Amino acid sequence: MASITIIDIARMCGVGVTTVSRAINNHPDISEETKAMIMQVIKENHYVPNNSARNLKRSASKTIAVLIKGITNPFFNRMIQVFEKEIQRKKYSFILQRVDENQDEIEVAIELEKEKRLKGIVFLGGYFSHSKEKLDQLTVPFVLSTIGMTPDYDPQEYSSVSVDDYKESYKMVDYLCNLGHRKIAIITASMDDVSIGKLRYEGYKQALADHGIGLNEKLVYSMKENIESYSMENGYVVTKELLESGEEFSALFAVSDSLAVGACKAIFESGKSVPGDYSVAGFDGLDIAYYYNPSITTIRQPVEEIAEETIKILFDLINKKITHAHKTFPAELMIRESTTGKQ
Amino acid sequence: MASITIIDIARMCGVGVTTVSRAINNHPDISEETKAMIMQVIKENHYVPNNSARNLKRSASKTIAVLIKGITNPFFNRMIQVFEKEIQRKKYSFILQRVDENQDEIEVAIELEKEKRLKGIVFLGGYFSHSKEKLDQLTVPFVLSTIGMTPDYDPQEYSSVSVDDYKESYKMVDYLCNLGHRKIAIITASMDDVSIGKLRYEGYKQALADHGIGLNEKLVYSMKENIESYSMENGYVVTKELLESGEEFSALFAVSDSLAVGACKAIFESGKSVPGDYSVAGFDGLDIAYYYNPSITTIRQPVEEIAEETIKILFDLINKKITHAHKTFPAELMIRESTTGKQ
DNA sequence: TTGTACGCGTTATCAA
DNA sequence: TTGATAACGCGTACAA
Repeated sequence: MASITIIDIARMCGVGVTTVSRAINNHPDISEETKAMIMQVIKENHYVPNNSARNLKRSASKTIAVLIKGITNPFFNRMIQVFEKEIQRKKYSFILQRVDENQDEIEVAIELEKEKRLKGIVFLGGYFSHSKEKLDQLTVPFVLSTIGMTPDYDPQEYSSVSVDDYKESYKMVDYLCNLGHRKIAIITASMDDVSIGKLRYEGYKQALADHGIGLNEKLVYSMKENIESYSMENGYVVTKELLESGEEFSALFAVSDSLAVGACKAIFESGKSVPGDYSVAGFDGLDIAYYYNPSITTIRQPVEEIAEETIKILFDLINKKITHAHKTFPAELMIRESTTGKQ
Repeated sequence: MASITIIDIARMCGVGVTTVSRAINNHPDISEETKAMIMQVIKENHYVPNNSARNLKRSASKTIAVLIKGITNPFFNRMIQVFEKEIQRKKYSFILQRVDENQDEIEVAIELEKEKRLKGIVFLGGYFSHSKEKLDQLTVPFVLSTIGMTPDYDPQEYSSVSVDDYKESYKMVDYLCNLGHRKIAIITASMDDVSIGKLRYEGYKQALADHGIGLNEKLVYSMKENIESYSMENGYVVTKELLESGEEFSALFAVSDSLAVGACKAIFESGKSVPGDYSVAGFDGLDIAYYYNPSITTIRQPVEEIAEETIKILFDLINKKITHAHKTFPAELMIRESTTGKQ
């Protein structure tokens, strides 16, 4: 079922393909009447240009791709909206590309860059541990947004926007300590994780240390690997285990709000209450942390600002105003109902 | 910065482009050694084939696209996972394409079909009200998954998988009535909505009627148009309004779980309780309905089955085993803590 | 088993 | 303002 092409349209209109191309792409060098006539014929015959051919021929296109690892993460929802809005405001088009958990985002990016003649790339989620050699294959500017980075990276090699996960995590645990809690459990990423999970765990450790509290490894739990990471279910299952361990604790810090929700559920099911028996704290500032009952104390990341700054830096990069940039935003401790003082 | 092409590789290897192409695409007609040698050179030089050129040349590719309207909807998360798994199992590749709220999914589909030489399409979310003429421009099989359809459509023209939103909604309201509730408020889609929101509203009306309860329009609320639809915030804002109206009611049926969560929050903030003062029911069967406190009575859609059947039908279509099919799954009333009998 | 040459549908160059 | 034609990078008859 041979599809209709630009040549067919040209024939039908009795003009050359160039003219048709001009009509399609709003080129200036074409008279209004021929253009109108051509557009009419195109509409009548439902002609749709083939994007592969366009991309192949085009030397450059005004498009930005956002590569996102873990698209199910509600934390990204708002960010995506902002990205789209900002990118459209710059008259660029916007491609959202999902990257599978066990897929290499750089490879996807390289492929996409060639295929779509990208102008820039935003990486969202996951963590970054690619060789410099690989990174160098990316010939367009890119920005890492809310992504954990291995510290041995040369900051000159990339740009990033995020909160200081270490510091903010410290802030939360410090707050819990100041409330009088000394037995504070944590649900964090797996121990070999090198991303934000790790950073948040480090903040936890440091805060404890600064309050003269020794690390009790029996209160340190990692998410289950076989359950979706950072999910409510994961928080639920892990907290059940924690409760059943019999190890005493008065507060629980989950490194994401979803985990915290699952944790609360597990506590309720054991017949205990939040914050009466256990204080529970989350991280991220998702809507659900506010709407949950009790509302959950959390660290609210300034999602809009992060997203806006990401795009700003990306365009500065594109316009060669800068060669790289790193921006960290302060996050806000939202004290809500799920945490209370310990007598 | 001219990118490296297949010709460069051919030159470097001292072979023809055909041979390189064969190496890349695992063609049989090539000796193991030359293939290994070529792959080596490719790796060393970081050669990545240009997808646009490939798609342009290829007459057909084994790929399925899933077009999703409202990617932020957590209800789709699980479905996407199943889609991906099933599609990979068939040795097809999988493209997830987001469609903007005010974008025409059919146009996106037509473009994508040409660009990627698709074998089939799944439409997810939104509602369908396109002219037959437009639908006919789609030359590959497609399936509508959990999508509301204007009833005046010829069922011979398309395929679909979903639950019976009317019946399931009826089931919920019937249950509430049997609990003794007679003043049942509803939060539904806007009145000019023609999708599932409408169907669920119709089920509500019918159930009331069958219980001899007249429709009180002061208890019928639509989501706010200027807030993300089906969101917690929307449920919260609308319920606040409902509570402030002073109109008496004992149960509230929100047509999505997220709305129900927001509704609960509004009720708590007014100093009332769930289900003590008001019973609250949702729809969809999201995780959060289970994890919320109180856990929320809902209609659980069999997400996995729906997704699996969608793919099954799509492949039957592709293999010309059938010309169209419609499947509706029964959903399950999950009775939980948020609803209770009315004295 | 390997290589040459053409065509996929479009846009850019250049001449008319 | 228009049109012929050469790329864009790849896959594949067909020939060797």
